[in-house]
Amino acid sequence: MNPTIKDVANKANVSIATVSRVLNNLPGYSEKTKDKVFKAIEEIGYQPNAIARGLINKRTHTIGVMFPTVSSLFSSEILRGVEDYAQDNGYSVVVCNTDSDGKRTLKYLQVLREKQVDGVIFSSEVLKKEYYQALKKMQIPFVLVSTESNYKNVPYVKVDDFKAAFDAVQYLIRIGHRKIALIGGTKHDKIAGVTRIEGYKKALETHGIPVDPAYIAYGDFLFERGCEAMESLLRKAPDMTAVFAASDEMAIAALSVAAKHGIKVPEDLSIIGYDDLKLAQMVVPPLTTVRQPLYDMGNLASQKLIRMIKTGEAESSRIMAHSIVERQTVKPYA
Amino acid sequence: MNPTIKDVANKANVSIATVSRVLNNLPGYSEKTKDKVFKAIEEIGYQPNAIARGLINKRTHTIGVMFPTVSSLFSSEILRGVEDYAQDNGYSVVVCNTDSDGKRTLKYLQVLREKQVDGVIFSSEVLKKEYYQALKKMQIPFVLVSTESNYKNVPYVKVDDFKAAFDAVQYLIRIGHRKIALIGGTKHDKIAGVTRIEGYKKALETHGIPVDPAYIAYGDFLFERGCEAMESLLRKAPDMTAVFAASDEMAIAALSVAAKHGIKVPEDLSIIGYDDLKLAQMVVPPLTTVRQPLYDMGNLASQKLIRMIKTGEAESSRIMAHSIVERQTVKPYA
DNA sequence: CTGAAAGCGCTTACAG
DNA sequence: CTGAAAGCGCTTACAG
Repeated sequence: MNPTIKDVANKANVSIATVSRVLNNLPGYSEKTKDKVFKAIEEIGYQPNAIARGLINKRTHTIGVMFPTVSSLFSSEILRGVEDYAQDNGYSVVVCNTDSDGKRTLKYLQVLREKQVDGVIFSSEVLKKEYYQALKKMQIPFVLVSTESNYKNVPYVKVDDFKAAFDAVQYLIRIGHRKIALIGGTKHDKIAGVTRIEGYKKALETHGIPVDPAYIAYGDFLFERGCEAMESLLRKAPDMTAVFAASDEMAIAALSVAAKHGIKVPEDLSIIGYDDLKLAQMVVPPLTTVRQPLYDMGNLASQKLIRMIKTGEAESSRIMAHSIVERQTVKPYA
Repeated sequence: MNPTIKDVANKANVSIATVSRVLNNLPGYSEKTKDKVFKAIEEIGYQPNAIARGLINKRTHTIGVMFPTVSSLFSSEILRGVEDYAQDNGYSVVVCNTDSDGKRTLKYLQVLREKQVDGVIFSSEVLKKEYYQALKKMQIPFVLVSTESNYKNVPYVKVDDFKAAFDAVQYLIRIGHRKIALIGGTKHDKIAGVTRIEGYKKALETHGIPVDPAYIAYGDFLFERGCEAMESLLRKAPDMTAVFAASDEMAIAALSVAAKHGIKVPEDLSIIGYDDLKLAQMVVPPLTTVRQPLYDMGNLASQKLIRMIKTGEAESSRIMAHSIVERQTVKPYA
């Protein structure tokens, strides 16, 4: 059995109340008492029991973080940001892999509630009404990262997806491309899917280029479907000179499919991605892409959440700056 | 305030003891009582408080998982395996990013202890004596994954690094390569570092090929240093026909550097990696590599840990099977 | 079948 | 400056 506060009280010949006071740095004891207590703690190797504390304080100092897939480079970068800030501020983080499954998400929310987490971060997915309601019932703060919602007082931290996609495509246009294809994300995804598609369309329109469905294919942000999308593009729009992929994984898929077909990037075809995963720098040629500051987004979300936990006050949302990282998969079209 | 067991007891007109019994599926109440209780629970939306339960049961149903870097593709694949099994068996997992830092690791161990986790999984690093002692003091089970130790009763789940490296190199030899270079991991790393280096050497020796230091360079398993190692190899051993990299990231670094120098893979140079990250299939050309079943390793570690928690009995270690996944970066040398 | 009571390891008024 | 006592939300003998 681990020693308890009682053991140190006995050892130090004081009451447990006094031990508790020195433990929590509250006022009300002499230097001498304090020393006695610390010595006793030292001697018996006492560690406070956070569970007992949590029961009384109604604070567990742990937060939950929900991802559709923790194992993606995308999620894990955010997770790292979340974890770093949390850890530095005395919070633990429990990870939840939802597999984008409603049942699993709800079940997780229940577990988090039972375990009395102090707050939750919800990442990369639409905050469905049931989720919102479950979260509301928990009566704890929550923040969204890499997604957003229309609910009041639910802060989110993300990039401006529309603008970022717009900028990527405009960048291609400005260096001479006009036959620009799109590998979009899921059409059902209101946040990362349609928004980026709209950004693409708007950029074309703004520059007087007609939107042609033949130049558009859809994936699900992941590699596999990205390959399929690229294959279909090659069939439907063989004369394209550039492609904007709504995720780095799909851009890399495009790169891979292009190579298979003997198409040289960027000589024959320019490719720009979206995310700036670590991956982007590793491929050949290094991928030009729209950068989202994933680590910082996670970090800030964590910061906002913890602030809300501590102050009980609402936090504002934050649109993070995106940027285009020029590497070697895009070249001007002459 | 969330409703408590007291509220449901009042609502149902029974004692809290009875409520507790039906909640925990213990014997000792009539069907009628059970119905009353469930109705009350339903009506007031009661959820048990796991913290209060934990205090009394000395079980929190949460485990801690420690990684040097949670955000690597490597760690996150293991994490996924751990999380999946844990979640399916009613356990939550708190992630700890140690940055390979002793202080941080020890601090985390203390936090985990205070939070009364039921067990911990320690991944991908040498289990230093201080760590072992801290873990021992916690008096909870722990298991190692992707690493090992000589301590008794500390089960580990990993691949046979020596054999896997040996097999990779022997594979190259069997298809005609003799000038085989190595990009090894950190020399200080007894587990993934020197073991794989030894496997490389042994394979050469076994086939009567002298080990030449000019064909060996070291990285730290990551991309950056992998690039540097490859550059130095290109200088020191320009006539090499194949390279074995002790991690996929370093293999991909080699791929990247080779491309920069106009060296064709696999025509001019064969490259084989180690890990089989998702990444390996995405690069061009797709990477031939030694597969470690990362997800399964995490899953099994989780399983063993939870079994130890439940039964209190020791578990055995497990060497997982590795395999060579042939893709397109290796070709026979004629 | 059911309830009163003790207790898990703490914190926090309250009293002195 | 210090301690006795109540209480956080549960579970579990014990008694009936």
